[in-house]
Amino acid sequence: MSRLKIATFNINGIRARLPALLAWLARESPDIACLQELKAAQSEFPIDEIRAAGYGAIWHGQKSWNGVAILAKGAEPLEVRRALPGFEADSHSRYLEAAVHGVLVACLYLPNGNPQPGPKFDYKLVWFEHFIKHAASLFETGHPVVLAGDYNVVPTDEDIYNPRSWLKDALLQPESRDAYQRLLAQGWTDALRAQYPDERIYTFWDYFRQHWQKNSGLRIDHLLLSKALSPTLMDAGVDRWVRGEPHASDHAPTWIMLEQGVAEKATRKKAPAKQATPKKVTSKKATPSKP
DNA sequence: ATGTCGTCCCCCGGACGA
Repeated sequence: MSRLKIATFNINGIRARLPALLAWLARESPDIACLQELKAAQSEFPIDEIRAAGYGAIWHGQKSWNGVAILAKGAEPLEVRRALPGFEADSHSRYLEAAVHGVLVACLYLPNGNPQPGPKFDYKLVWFEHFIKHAASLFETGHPVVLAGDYNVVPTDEDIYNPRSWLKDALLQPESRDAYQRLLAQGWTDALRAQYPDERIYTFWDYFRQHWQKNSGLRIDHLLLSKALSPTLMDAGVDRWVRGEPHASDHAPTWIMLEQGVAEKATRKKAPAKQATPKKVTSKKATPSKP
C-alpha cells in the first residue's frame, strides 16, 4: 500500500507566485498538485523551475487570465483532455484532465460568475452544466477519479465565516449551490467535508478588509472523490501557512491523503471513522502544521 | 460602495477581473 497526497491550489499568477509555489512544493511535497489561475500564456509557464523541483507537469495557459496545470512528483501526467466534452469552444483555459500515479485527475477552475446577475453568471452556470455532465460519465466508469479545483462555490453557510455580506455574490447563489449539490448527488465525496463534518474549514481569504488577519474565510476549493477512492481517504487539510506568507495568493493549498490499496478491502463504509472524533481534535488537524 | 491584488497596455497609472 502506498500513500498519495493530492492538492489543489489557486496560485493567482504563477509568475508572481513562483517562489511561493516552490517553497510549498518543497515543504509539503504533494504527489499531485492541481493549479488554477496561472495568469500566464502557454509559453510563459515556468516549466524549468518546476522540473528542477522534481515535478513533471502539463498545463493549459492563457494570456492574462485563467490557466490550469497538473504537476506530479517524479512523473509525467498523461493528458486526457484540456476542454470539457461538448464545450471545446470555451475560450477560457479552465479545465485539464490527466492520468497519473494511478488516478484520473480533473483540474478545474470554475468561473467566478460575478457580477450577478449578468452574462458572467450565465457563463458560470453553463460551464457548470457541462462539467456536471462530464463528471457523470467519469463517475460511471468506476475508475479512481479526483475532481480537484477552485469551484467558486460556497456549498453551505457552514463554509463561510458569515454569509451576510456575500448574499448577492455569485459564490453563494442558490443556482451555484444547487449545481454543486447535483454534482455531489452523482455519488462524489466532498473529501474535506467528509473528513471534518462539523468544522469550519476555509481555503480562501480575500485581500479586502483584513479578512486573513480576522480569519474571515470561505471554503471554495474542493476535492471530490469517486466511489473507488472514497474509502481510501485517510486525511485532509489546508496548508494555511502558505496564505500567511508575504505576497501570498488569496487561496491556500487544500489537500487529501489517500491510501492506495485499501479500496478492495473497504467494501463496508467510508474508511476513516472521523465522525466520532471530538471537535477540538479535528479542528487542530484541519489546520495542520507540518514537521 | 468599498476594500486589494496581478496583469495588461505601454509608458507608470488606470482598466479589468477576481
